[in-house]
Amino acid sequence: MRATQYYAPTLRQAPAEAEIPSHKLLVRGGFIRPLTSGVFTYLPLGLRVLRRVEQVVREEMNRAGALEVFMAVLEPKELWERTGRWDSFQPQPLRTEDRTGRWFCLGPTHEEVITDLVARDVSSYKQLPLTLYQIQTKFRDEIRPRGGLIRVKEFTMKDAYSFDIDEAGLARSYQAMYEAYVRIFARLGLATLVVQAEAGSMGGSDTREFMVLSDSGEDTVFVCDKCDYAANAECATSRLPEADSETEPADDYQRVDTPGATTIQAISEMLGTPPTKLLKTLLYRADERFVAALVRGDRELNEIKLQRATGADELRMATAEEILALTGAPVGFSGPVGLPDEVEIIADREIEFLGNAVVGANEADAHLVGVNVSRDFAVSRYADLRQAAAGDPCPQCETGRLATRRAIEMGHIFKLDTKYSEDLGALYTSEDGEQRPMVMGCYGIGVSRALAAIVEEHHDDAGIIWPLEVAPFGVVILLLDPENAKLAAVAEDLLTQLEAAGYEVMLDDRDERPGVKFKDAELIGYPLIVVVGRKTAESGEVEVRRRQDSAEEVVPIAGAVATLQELAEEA
RNA sequence: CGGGGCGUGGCGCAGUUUGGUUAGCGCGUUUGACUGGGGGUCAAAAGGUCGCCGGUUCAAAUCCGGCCGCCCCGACCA
Repeated sequence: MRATQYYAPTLRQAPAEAEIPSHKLLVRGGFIRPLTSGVFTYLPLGLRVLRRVEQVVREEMNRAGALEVFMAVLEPKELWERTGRWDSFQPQPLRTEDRTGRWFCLGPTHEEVITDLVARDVSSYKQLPLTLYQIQTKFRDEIRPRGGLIRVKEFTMKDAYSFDIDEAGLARSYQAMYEAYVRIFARLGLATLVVQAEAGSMGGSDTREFMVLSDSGEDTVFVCDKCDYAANAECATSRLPEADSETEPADDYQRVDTPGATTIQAISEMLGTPPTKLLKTLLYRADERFVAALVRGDRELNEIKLQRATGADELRMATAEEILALTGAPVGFSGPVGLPDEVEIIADREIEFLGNAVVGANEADAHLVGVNVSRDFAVSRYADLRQAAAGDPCPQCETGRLATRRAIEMGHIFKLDTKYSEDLGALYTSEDGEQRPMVMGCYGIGVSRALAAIVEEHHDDAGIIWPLEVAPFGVVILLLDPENAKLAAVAEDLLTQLEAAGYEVMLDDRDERPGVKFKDAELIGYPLIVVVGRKTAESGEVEVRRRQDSAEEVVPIAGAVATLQELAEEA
């Protein structure tokens, strides 16, 4: 390819709206252009990278035994009603209506379509296991797009679905996908951390996310400094403390006046009690009922965990009016002692070890001190409710401490079990003649997001540094003086030779100053740079340079291809 | 949706507080010349509904009201 015949508009300055490196560089380098919030156009360079990432994913999925299909973007409402997700999927899918008034959604995911497909065509255990995947445009009405390609409303995703006869089969399919993912991310040049996570809108278990650590990421993960424990903040936990043996139970709890002390900090200061000896009582509305969630005073409640513990579809904090009606006290003085029976008390496991605690008195401007679990109030059940915090002891090993990192979620694998196969009738006849629901797994990769993650991980002040595997062109030839016919001929010849050697090559034959060409080459991030310039005219030599580390060799023209190959292989 | 910021030639910005000539600057673009190893120089030129609608005023980029769009922080996810 020749630059004079290409469309790669580079920008000297980043658009004002871009903040993270990948967003700035992908726009500056002429890979993408914004259309509207959360929607981008891919220019020729960007499309090339996207296709190369897709190809890596495709090859590894195929190698793992998965079969590619291509499903429709339009998904009929009736299908989604069968799984109950037409109304419950969050954020609500983008919807559209045809001229007869029939509703569709623009597919945010394809469990319904694939399960319906397989339900129709697969009926015997002999046809299983089966893993199908597609690489396709997904639409999600994101509440807030952000970070260039990190979070958008329309994006390319690889989604795969496995169908097995039983749990053991699912475990094998799942493992195959896990291993495929490891290979995919390695080839893409992404160092990933596999973390425990939640399944979100899809529902499921054994959820693992493949995370790329990056300050530009929107997820927080907790990692242990001693062992391999790693978990998304939404489900990370910490080791439980030893029983509080030094605290002898008080004879009875006492009521104390705490005028105006509605916060943990205020009570702590007023009573001279550390927050770890306080007990936070948080009232929530869980569907049609109320629950009181108890966590230690120094802890934050993790609402995802509470929602999971309650099994509620909708969970929200109780309003001030509801709290007053339930407890008889304003916000800030709720406590577990003397709550109405209809309020279920769910306590974080950590507070089981708390003796002589301070709690709200369910009375304005008063707290109770010396309160003890079981003796003074009944916990209906214990669950892991607390938000992990940096510095917490690791739940998995003896001595480790947790630290937080920012991360980009690149892939997500989880077990769906039989939810969708039951709802959509994906049954098979087993060897012993029984009808059973297929056991499913689900596996996603954010293909377009991978562009952002790769750039986040592979760039410097000058621009992008594409790994050879995904580079839009592996090599750029910089013809520094295109007016010089001799040099132009050398460059043309190199172009032919390199293409014959299997490289995709860009020849920068524009009538631009050398400086412009160097800057653009570095911004765009070609992994290998061949310079045809003054040295070529003087001594018949060209420079072969590697973008990632600026390693450079000056060699006779005839040796250029071999030298370039060496540099590529060492990379 | 809550909070914050921003909208002025293609890109980045100044001007708005305190209304007042013909709306500026850098980059980019076009033409010509020079130049040809790190975004070069000189000369000339094109390119603007100052986000939109309405209001105030002799006069609005500037003041007032409404709306739209974009970005950042929070709840959602590949």
